[in-house]
Amino acid sequence: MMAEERRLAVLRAIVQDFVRTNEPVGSRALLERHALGVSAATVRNDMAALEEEGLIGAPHTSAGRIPTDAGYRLFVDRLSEVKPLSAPERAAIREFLNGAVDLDDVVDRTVRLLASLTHQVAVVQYPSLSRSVVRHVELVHLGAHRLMMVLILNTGRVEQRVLEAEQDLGGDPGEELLSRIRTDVNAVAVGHSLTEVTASLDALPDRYAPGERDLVRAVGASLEEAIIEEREERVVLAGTANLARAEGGLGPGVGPVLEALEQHVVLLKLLGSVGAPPTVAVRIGRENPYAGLHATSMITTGYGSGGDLVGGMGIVGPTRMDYPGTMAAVRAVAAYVSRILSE
Amino acid sequence: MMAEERRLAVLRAIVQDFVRTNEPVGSRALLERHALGVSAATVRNDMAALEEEGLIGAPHTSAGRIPTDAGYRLFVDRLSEVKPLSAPERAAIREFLNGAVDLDDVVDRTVRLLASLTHQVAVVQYPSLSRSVVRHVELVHLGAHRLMMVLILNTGRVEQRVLEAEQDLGGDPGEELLSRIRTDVNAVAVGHSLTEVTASLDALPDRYAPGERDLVRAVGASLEEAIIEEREERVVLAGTANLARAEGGLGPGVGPVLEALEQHVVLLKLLGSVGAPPTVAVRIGRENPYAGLHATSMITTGYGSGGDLVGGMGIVGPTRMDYPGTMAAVRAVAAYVSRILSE
DNA sequence: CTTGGCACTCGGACCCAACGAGTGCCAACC
DNA sequence: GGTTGGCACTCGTTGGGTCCGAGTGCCAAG
Repeated sequence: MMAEERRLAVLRAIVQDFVRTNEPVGSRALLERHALGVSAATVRNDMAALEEEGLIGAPHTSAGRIPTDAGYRLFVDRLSEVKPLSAPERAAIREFLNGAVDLDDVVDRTVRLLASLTHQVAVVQYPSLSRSVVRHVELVHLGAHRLMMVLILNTGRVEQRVLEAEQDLGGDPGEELLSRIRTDVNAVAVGHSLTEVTASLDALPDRYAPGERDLVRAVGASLEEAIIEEREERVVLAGTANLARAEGGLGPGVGPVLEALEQHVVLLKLLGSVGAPPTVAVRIGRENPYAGLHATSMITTGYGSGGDLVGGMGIVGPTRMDYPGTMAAVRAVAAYVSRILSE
Repeated sequence: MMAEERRLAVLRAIVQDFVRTNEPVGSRALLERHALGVSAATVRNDMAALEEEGLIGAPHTSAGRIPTDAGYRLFVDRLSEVKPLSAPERAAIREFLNGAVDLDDVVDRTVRLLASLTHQVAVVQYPSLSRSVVRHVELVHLGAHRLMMVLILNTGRVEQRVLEAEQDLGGDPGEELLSRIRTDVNAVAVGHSLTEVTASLDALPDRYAPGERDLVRAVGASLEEAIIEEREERVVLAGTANLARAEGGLGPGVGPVLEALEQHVVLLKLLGSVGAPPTVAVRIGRENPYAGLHATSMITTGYGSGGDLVGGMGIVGPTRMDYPGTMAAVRAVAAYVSRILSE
């Protein structure tokens, strides 16, 4: 075995042992659990070299070594092969997710499933508006001068807005006007993403009588409002109690992590740039752009409906985690959710 | 001053000091901060009596005393007067909540506000379906054999269900049928709570032609489904990071508490029996029916729209908390939210 | 019933020594 | 050059021992 090669085998062994035991691993302990065919002294030399390269470190002089962020990074990139989930596991995932009755339920089940499969904090983004496609726009006459716009998307998500109108919408003339607007707006919007719709909506009022234009504009405006309201991008969490278990592994304690997890805007940003499964993104420790998460790693991926990505999901856990297993779980769950949403 | 009276004054002083300092309070330290007009020895006698009654305890022999659950209970019931919030505080609450644009935003702002006012974990229940009143039912024709029922409630909440139909709903005959069902269902349901609606719906299919009854029944069934689906009762949390601060105060650590907070069913149950503000309910330590929350106290109240209660809100924190201040904050927030929802 | 006094308890801080896991280095070996 | 056994060294952990002080409980006197 080449020396270089063995050094990496040592790193792999250190990562695996440390993840299992949560204790710094020394040269002797390592040899007991991994048959490397060399002596402890050789392993020590390799360790010194790995430390030189910044891949492992020692909490103090006479302790074993633990991987650094860079060490985990190398492990993830080159030393681990994904272990596919077992058939029963896959079956359990499918069965659990198939039980969902609506979109809320899908999201809810997904996040709980992820948390319990990985024993980490799970994060799932609601299907994002701006990437969704309009299925139907409904106008509901609520009172003399009020109407509600209901926006139905291909993900099953529903958004509503209440509008005030100048004119009285009661009676046949009102119904007739609403009906015309409804028809026109749907003609323009259905089948298009919300971002595409914006332009087409601007031309719409011209087709109406001057007295009616304000109402048409209001409907269009509220539709556009639904687009830019990124506030509506919601995330759901589960498994925060798993952080308590990991306590020791998180340097400054759970406080900063819990704080970061409450910043949904932050999470959305981190989930914003994801690829479709089987691609999963891994952010390790300080690679993470947010200080509160510097002691944690994130594993994220996207999910979609049809060919389009509509949201992200992933997990947050201590840097000391089972990367291959967790990556496989995240990937599998995202794949099944995508399949369900495509139906 | 009567002896009995003074004993309670001592208890009050112990609670206040312990809440402030998080350290067991001894007879000397207590006299330094509270002018009781008696000597340390007398205070010691009182403390012995209070301990006899189970109102305070000592972590170990030569330490000061800390209140027991029963001690806090007595404090809350008889020894504390609510301190109303300051005018600026009230103004800040109002201003912050008035900025909300829709129901989701109201709930979101409420829970964050509660968390930051009290420095505890805030819990807000979404306006509950079964207590809400139907404002409108809309049937939307989605495809040849599919339609969507949209249910709009007086709280602004919207529920939707997708239905499959036997007959082809396209074209004029389909539209006409949908229109008749829509009219009838609204006539029966609007203005009534969902629980009241159930009975009236059962009689509805008889008015229709045999071939149409299945569809009417399906619409009715999906409405009723929305009623019994208590799964849909959602709660929102904020401020879980505050638990990390309280760390020491929570005996077994934050783990069990985080776990309990993830059991939304549990939280819903605890929020289920609340009174309208200014009534606030306080559950202290082991008074709490769920073991995971035995080291915490909950302060809860209800909020409503018009005269009706539609949901609960409150906070969860360590038993060692500022009860008067927190109760005042919960009360004030619930009152403002109720006012906003009534508009 | 209150008060000052006093003996007593007990946890926390501090120090010290022994232990042992683990390292780094070196000289010898293949 | 890479590998190995040996060995001195480092340093955190553990356990014992002492000291200190906060705080108590009790008692006899006011």
